[in-house]
Amino acid sequence: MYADMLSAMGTEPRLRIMQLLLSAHPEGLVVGDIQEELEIPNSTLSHHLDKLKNENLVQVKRESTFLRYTANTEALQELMQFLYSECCTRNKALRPQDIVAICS
Amino acid sequence: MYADMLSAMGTEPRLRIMQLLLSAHPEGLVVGDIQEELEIPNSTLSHHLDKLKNENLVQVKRESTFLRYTANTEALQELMQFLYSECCTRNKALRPQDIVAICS
DNA sequence: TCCATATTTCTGCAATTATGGAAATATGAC
DNA sequence: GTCATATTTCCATAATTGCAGAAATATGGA
Repeated sequence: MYADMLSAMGTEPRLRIMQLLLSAHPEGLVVGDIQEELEIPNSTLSHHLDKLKNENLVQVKRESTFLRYTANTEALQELMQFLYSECCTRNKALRPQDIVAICS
Repeated sequence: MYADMLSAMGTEPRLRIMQLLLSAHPEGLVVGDIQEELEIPNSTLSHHLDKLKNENLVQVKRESTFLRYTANTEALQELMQFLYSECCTRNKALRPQDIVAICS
């Protein structure tokens, strides 16, 4: 459900986590790196990561002792497509060129 | 703040309100029409509209007894640009063409 | 003024969410 | 097995959010 995905990103700490993971894409980051960067207590961070994982916005992979989180670009793509569709295609409320300038 | 905008849309009733207002854009709808369409009790709907208004996602204008709400496309545009930038420009996590197909 | 309609505000309650310390678990090195 | 490190789970608490009935306010017409 898109509302749940939006809600999951609708908090400053979690939005920052997503931004950080996107900037580290596609390698992602292990929890400790995220913690050090964002200075969020470990249990709090773990809760946020869990929420993002539940909404499928991030993916996890264990690397021995570490857990490496990556942004789930497929889910983000779907969300963007949904928003784009609502704003620009289904109901021409916004012009595509006001959002992106591709056509490279 | 983008997190607050995402949060405001991160609820099923409010996301539906936004979709409805976008589909009625640019005329918008008066509260009674929204209520009839979405079947939300008036006080509950009023709270949702208030939240959307606080995050600048909708605009209101009085028409005698009625209040007409419209989607604030400028704010939506900014939000889409932000997400686009995070996903596609700043960090090339997603390819633009996976979200939009313009170049008409 | 009085009335009808539209919408919000007041109020309270229930449910959800955010937060973080402490304990538990997982993994690998020795 | 013991230890150190990484991360989560447990637990409690505070804060926010969602919801909706009832009362209040706004507007315009008779």
